Amino acid sequence: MRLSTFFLPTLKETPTEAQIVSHRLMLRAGMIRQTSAGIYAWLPLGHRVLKKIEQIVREEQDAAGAQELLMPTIQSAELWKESGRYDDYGKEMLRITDRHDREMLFGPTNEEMITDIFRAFVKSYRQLPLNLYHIQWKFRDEIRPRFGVMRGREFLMKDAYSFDIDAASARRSYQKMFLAYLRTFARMGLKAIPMRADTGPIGGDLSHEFIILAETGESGVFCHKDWLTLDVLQNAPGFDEDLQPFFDTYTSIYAATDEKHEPGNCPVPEADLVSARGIEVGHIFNFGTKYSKPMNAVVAGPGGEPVPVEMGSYGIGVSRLMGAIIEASHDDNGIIWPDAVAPFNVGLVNLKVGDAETDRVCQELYYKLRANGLEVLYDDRDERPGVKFADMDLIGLPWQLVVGPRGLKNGVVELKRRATGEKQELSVESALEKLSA
RNA sequence: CGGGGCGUAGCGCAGUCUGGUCAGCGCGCCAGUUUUGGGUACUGGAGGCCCCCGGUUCGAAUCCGGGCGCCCCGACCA
Repeated sequence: MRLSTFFLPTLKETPTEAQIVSHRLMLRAGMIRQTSAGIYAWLPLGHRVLKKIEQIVREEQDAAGAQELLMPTIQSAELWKESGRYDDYGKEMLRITDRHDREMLFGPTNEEMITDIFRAFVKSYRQLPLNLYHIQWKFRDEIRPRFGVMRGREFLMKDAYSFDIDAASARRSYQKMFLAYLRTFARMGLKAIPMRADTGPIGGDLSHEFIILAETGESGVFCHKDWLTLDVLQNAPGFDEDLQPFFDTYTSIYAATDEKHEPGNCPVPEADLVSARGIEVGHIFNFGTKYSKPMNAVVAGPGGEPVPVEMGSYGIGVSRLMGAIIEASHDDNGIIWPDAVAPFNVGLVNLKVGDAETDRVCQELYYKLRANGLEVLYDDRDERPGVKFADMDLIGLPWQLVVGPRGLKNGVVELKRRATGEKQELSVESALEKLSA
């Protein structure tokens, strides 16, 4: 993509409404545009990152054996009356009526709908276990949306739902998602700590929140200091192996949100306890038959008897993750994208547009890098070098490849790693080689 | 939902108390000159229902009434 034609409205100054760093940087980097409280349009740069995050989530869900489908955002109130949540959900649920005065709602989550789909088609324990997920926009009419996309009213969420014949099988489904979540966040360069959490209005008895430690987080959290240095995937098993030992290991190291933490009754000595703030990027629940019973999601068991299925639900805040990643990875100059979610791999900077040799080398690099499978943002604008460097740092692409007449005179271009600031001068060939490795 | 703040050009703001001389500044944008390896300098230019509605007044961005929107703190919440 050529920056001269790419829609990238970067800002020098920060809009006043943005208080936390991820929100400020997303606005300044031209990634989002607020349209009303807690509702955002995703501009091309932000959209690219959103798609990257979504794709990683999808790949790990698929790897764990979940199957993707897509449910509608507008739901009928009837299913919610059946489960009893139509009244429970309160004002956070956006309710609407259609032209025939039918009660509808913009879905805040999909337990009811997936249960309805399940019960329509699944009749035997032999069709279990089953895990279905989708990645879809949700709406929750938050009392107070804030922090940009971190607590939006409309947000993109991956929600998966598992169905099992009994509690033991449900536990295994839960453990698969537990592992998938650790893998997902690790791929994005994040350390997400699974913490015992309240199940909240959704109900159930087994629940973990996946928390990124960050000062701007909304939740107070407590964990053993070992978490700070732990590599969660060090001894990770495959999805088909016995997950119990792995699960036991990582749930035995203390970590809890403040709702679950009891200061007087904490197994961790005070010296080893870290008190921090965190951003919840995922939440997994096992809630047994909370929905299957009232909604009559029943299958035939091995003896032919009707068995209400054991269910779990598993959420990842896809749009929130973007904010969380920026909170975890930025500096004074801007965003530092982890490679896996960067909107482009390389920013190619032409320091002197119009200089024949510089243009030629840039052109060559632009084509060859892309031919090698890299996504390249080529800054071919007629701007001063300072502007280009500042914008490049702001949008945070992992690599900057800087080409100018001064270097070319000595046969070199400059390759800069955004994360470390480390720069090296290389020949065009070795720069290509290094980036394509 | 309690408390606080804000709404003037794309962004950041001044002006409001004390009504007229008030449509302003910086950045950005357009044209030109200049400069050329970390947001260059200069000249010229475009761009505004001063959030909306009503009132007071000879006269309202400014005063009064009523709305709407946005942000922050708290409580609440995946």
